Amino acid sequence: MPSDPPPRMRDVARALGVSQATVSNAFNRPDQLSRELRDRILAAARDLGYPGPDPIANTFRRGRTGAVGLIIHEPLQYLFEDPAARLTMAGVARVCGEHGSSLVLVPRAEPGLPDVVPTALVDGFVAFCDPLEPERRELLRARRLPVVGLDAPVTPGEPYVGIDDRAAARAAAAHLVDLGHRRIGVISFALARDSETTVVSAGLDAPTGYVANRARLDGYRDALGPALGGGGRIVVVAARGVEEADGAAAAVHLLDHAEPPTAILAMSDRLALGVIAEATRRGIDVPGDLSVVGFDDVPAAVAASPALTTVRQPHARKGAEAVRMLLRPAPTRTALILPTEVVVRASTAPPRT
Amino acid sequence: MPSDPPPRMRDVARALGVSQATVSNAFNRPDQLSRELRDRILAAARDLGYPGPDPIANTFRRGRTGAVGLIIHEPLQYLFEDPAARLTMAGVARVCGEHGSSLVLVPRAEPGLPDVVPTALVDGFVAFCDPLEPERRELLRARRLPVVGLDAPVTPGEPYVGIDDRAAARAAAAHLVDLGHRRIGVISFALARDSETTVVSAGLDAPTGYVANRARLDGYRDALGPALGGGGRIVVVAARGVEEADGAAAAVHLLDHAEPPTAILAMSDRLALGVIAEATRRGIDVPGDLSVVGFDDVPAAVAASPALTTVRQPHARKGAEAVRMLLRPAPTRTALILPTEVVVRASTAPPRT
DNA sequence: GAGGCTAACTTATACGTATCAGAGGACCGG
DNA sequence: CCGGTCCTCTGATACGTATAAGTTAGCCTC
Repeated sequence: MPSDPPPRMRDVARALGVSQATVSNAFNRPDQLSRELRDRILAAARDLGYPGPDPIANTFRRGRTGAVGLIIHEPLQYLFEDPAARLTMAGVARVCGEHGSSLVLVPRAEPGLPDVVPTALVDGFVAFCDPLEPERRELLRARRLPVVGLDAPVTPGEPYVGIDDRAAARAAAAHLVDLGHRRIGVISFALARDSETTVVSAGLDAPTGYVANRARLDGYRDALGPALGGGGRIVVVAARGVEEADGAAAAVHLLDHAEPPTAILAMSDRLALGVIAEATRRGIDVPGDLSVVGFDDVPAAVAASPALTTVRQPHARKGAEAVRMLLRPAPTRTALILPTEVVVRASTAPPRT
Repeated sequence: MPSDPPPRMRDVARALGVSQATVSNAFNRPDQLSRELRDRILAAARDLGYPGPDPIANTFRRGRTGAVGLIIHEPLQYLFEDPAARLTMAGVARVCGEHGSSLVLVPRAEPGLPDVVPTALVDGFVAFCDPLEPERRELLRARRLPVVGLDAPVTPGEPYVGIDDRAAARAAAAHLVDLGHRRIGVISFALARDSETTVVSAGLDAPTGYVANRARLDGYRDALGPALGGGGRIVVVAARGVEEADGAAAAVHLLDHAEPPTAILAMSDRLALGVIAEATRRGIDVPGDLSVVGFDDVPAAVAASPALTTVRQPHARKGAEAVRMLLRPAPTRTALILPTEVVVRASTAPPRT
């Protein structure tokens, strides 16, 4: 037996002989009718099985959804799998919850399926992509909704929450320089989409479309360039992906060299942990024979052996502030840059002489 | 300068001297008009900066949102923080992504804020709660939307995806019995909301509103009851929360006893890891002096030292199947029970004689 | 050349609600 | 007794779209 359609507001109104407007007021503006009638209406609504004002029609009429959208570049599950993303999302989710806003995770455009960005039912977006693909950026702009970038602005000059990637990377590199390292390997994220693990011939000057990537390479150069002016050597390898295995694969390119680096700077803890794994596999002592520096200060960094020296950034706060910025009545137009800090642990030491 | 409102479909229609319906068809039903006119309309739309059919109005007209809702009992960020929840959510997210559905995380009702369940813009819900609070269940029912439970049905008899908690718990307990343990401690989840860590006087028969909790206690009893018929002792402690610290706190109640248990069954790996931490703190050797069994087989279980013996359940698949069930054209009315498996690692051994 | 068919549009309507502008009565002060 | 004010409630309208039903012209067939 197919259940008959749920009653509408007008049905409730008719049942009581009042106007639909009054029923609406009973639900939304108690001050617009007598308490007595209001109680009668709500009771009748309950008796009739009226589900309350239809959410879609309500949203349509009001023009507001009460939801925050989140756009990513990776498959949706990445948000629950990647340790750094998780921390950030926890911050995002917390503030959404506190505001009573739904959090709408918008899947990336799967081949064959239409992109959801043009149709997502949200009042604004947090864009957790670096950078947003141009087509999506266009779709996003068309929505004319407020957008706050996470880690990078959607378009230069637009509001975002992030860190000073360049300064953070500079500090990480400076730590190695201070320890006395002169042959240094850098493992960066992929410089372009769908690229394989590869030694980057252009080194730290390699062009890339990724904002944070670019800034971190600059930061490494800031510290390494002057220090290595005379001798030393820097080799940059772009990893294929973001996982530990990708870091290990990248490390292979560095460690197979006749004169391998005495230290490796990785752009994430996951990559760095992969490096440590690869080194361990080869019987290379960390930090005795090889120093390793990560980026993010993910929970696994402390737990690793040796505990990972890394750059701490306030992931959860980053996510939280992005949502706050988005939800602010008068949307901010400026960037919010959060502090970072080099956390020295057990994976770095002076090079063996 | 405030940007003027975006053009509407009718504006595009007027600009070209065609009807609004034709513009709609240009976007949705290409076969309803000549290719030539269609191209002209789409070009004009682009030129005018028309964002495309308004998502809210579109949803209103069509009556479908294209989104899957997810309801939880805990604060929203729990989904990104708890290891088991994360695994499950990854499965949920993956299937949503594959279907091109948005995933709407619905916050719990914060005091002072209205519950979002009555107004969430979704086509159906996955209820990741055990059990759903009665008020919310009522709100949910009022929506008349399809619902699939995760771990437990929203209402007995309704569709859900889960495991055979009783059999799984029975197997875990049987493992300890087989090893020869007769003094066994059980650390269960809280038996009621907002309760403190407490020794449960009713033991394995303690009443609780949580479905999985009940089933697992039953499972433990299935295996422990007969085996301990003669002697032995079972003490049940209900933990305060779900975190490692809560497991450690519960362990205190068990280990402070004059004749402490030789083995502990915890209802989650997190609780179990807390037990191991507490044991280590006291210099109690695991598994020499104390065997510990968890539940979930979370990533940290293998990584722990000693590696944790636990009950593996297919978290990601659970989440994936729940969404599949929800999205199926003809919603299933039956439960889907996924297999579990006791994974014996290094945290269990025969009791010291 | 009439009848019928199709392609290509248009007209009209409905989706369910919130809210603005009033209507009508009660009540009050003068 | 009259004008005004407040309190309740009603009528009408608009939100932006998708789509069923209708119209017109062109073409084909016999």
